[in-house]
Amino acid sequence: MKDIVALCKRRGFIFAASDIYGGLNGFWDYGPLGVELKNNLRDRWWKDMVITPPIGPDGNPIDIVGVDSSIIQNPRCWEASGHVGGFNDPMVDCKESKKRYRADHVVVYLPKDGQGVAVAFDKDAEDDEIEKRLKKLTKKDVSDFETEKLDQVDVAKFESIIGPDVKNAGTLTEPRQFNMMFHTYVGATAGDENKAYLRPETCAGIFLNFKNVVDSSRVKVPFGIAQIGKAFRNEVTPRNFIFRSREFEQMELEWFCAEEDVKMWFDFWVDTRTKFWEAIGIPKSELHFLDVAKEELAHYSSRTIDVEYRFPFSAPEFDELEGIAHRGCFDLTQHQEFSGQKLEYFDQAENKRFMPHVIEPSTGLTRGVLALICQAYTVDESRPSGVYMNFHPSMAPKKAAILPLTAKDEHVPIAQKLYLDLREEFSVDLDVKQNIGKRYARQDEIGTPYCFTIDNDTIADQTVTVRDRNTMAQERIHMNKVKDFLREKIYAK
RNA sequence: GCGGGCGUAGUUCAAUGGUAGAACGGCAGCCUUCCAAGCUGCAUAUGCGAGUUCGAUUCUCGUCGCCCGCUCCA
Repeated sequence: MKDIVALCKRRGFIFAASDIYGGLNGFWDYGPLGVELKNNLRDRWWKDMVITPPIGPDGNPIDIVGVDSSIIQNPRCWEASGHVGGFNDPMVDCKESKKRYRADHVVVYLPKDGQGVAVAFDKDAEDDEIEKRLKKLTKKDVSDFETEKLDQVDVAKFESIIGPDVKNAGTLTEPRQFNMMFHTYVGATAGDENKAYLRPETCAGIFLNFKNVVDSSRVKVPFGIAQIGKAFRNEVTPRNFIFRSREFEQMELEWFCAEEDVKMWFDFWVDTRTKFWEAIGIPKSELHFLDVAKEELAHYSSRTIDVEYRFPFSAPEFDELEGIAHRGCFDLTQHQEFSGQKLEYFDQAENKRFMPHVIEPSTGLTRGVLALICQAYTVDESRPSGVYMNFHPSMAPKKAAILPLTAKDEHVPIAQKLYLDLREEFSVDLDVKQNIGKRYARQDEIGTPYCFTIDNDTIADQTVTVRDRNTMAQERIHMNKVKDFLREKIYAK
C-alpha cells in the first residue's frame, strides 16, 4: 500500500490536501492524472446509468434520469433521514483501560440495596463469567443486583461503577454523542436558528426531488434517478489512503419500483453492477458479495449486499466498494411526514396511489478510483520501471503516447501532427525528450496502454509502431488506422 | 477521540548538539533508428511552531501529518 501511495504522489494521481501546510487528515486532492482517472470512472457510470441504461429483466429498456442537488439542504431534511438527533450512539471511554464502549452495549449490575459499587459488563459477557467477577469484586451474588444498560444509568452513579475491563470504580467518562455531520451556518450570523449541514450522503437530494422529477419528466414507476456528487462525513478515524476520507464522492442510483417487484429488481441491480466492475477491469475474483447480516443493517434497510473489493490493506479479506440496499419506502415516507407534502406515486394505468419501494446501488466514486489503482498496480522486476499500471484502456488517464524515435530528423513534426489529431478525441501525451526506453518506462508507470512510435519507416510508408504496455510487443499499423485502433481498444465491451 | 510507533530532497534511505549524503525520479545537454530510466551537469530536504543551548535536524513541549491497535464507519 505504501508503494501505491508513493507512486500516486510521484506521478501526480493523488496528493494530500493542503500538502504545503502539512496536510489535513481525511482530505485528498486529485492531481493531473488522478482527475482524469476519476472522471473516466464517473463518466462511465453516468453513461451506463443515465445515457445508456441497461435493458431490464423483461427485455425492455429502463428509464433513468439524473439530478445534481445542492450539498446544503434544509436541515429538517436530516431530521427526517435520521441523521440529526436520532441514532448515533453515545460512547463512553474508560480512563484506565483506554477502551471505548457504546453505552448501549454495556450492561451495569447495580446493587439492589444501593450500597457499594456497581459492576459493568459487555453485553455479550457469559453468565458464569459475570457471576465470578461479581463475587470477586463485591462478594455478592448475582441475585443482589439489578441490571440496566449504561445509557440508561444516571451519570451521577458513574463514580461507583467498575468498568468492564478494570478493577476500580469511577473510570468511565459520561456518555458523549458523536455526530458524523459537518455543520455550518447559512447567512452572516452563527446561531442555532440558521445551522445547516453538509450532506453526509447524496441520496437525500434524490428523494427531495422525487416529486419534482415525477411531475416534470414523464417518468413512470419503475424508473431511476441518478446522482454523482460530494458527500461529507466527519469520520472519527480516516484511514487507508482515500478509502475512508472525510470528503468523498458518491455515485448513487435510487431505483423506484413497486413493492412486489423488489426481489426481481434487487437481483437485477446486483448483477448489473457486478458486470460494471468487470467491464472496467476489476475481475470477479477480487470482488466479494456480502449479504449484510440483519443486525448489522442500517435502520432503513431490510436487505443490503455490499460489493466488496480485496484492497491491499484488507487482503486477504475485502472491504466495501459499493452497497446495494433495499431501502423500502423509508425515505419517501419520512420526507412526506416531515415536509407535509404528499410523495405518493399515482399509477394512471392501475388507478392507484402507492409509495414506491427503493433499491439503491450506492457506489463510492473515490473508493472506485482506489480499487482501480490497486488493481492496476503490477510489479514487474523485468522492466526498467519495475512496476506498471495495468489500467483497462477505457479507464487509463492517458490513452496513448506519441513518441518520435529520436528528437532529431523528421520524426518530431510527424509526431506532432499525429498528436494534434489524436487529442481531438483522446487524452494523449507527446513525449520527445530522452531515449525511447526511458519514455516507454515513464508511460508504463502512469498506465498508458499504447505508445505510437514514429521512425524512418514512417516517413517512407506512413506506418507507426504500436507498443503494447502489458506485453511490450510491437506491431506496425498505418497512421490512418491509429484512431480506429484506439477506439476499438477503448470502447471494447 | 484514546494508546503505541514514526516524521531528513518528488520517492526510498543514510548521517550529525557545530545546519546534511546517496540512489531513483525531475530538468538541461549529450548519445540513441525501438525497452539505453546509458553518459555529463543542474536544482531540490531535516513537517510546522515554541523552549533549553553560544549553537537544535538531533534534546523537551505543542501542533500537523503518517503507520498499527481500539473506537467509529448511520
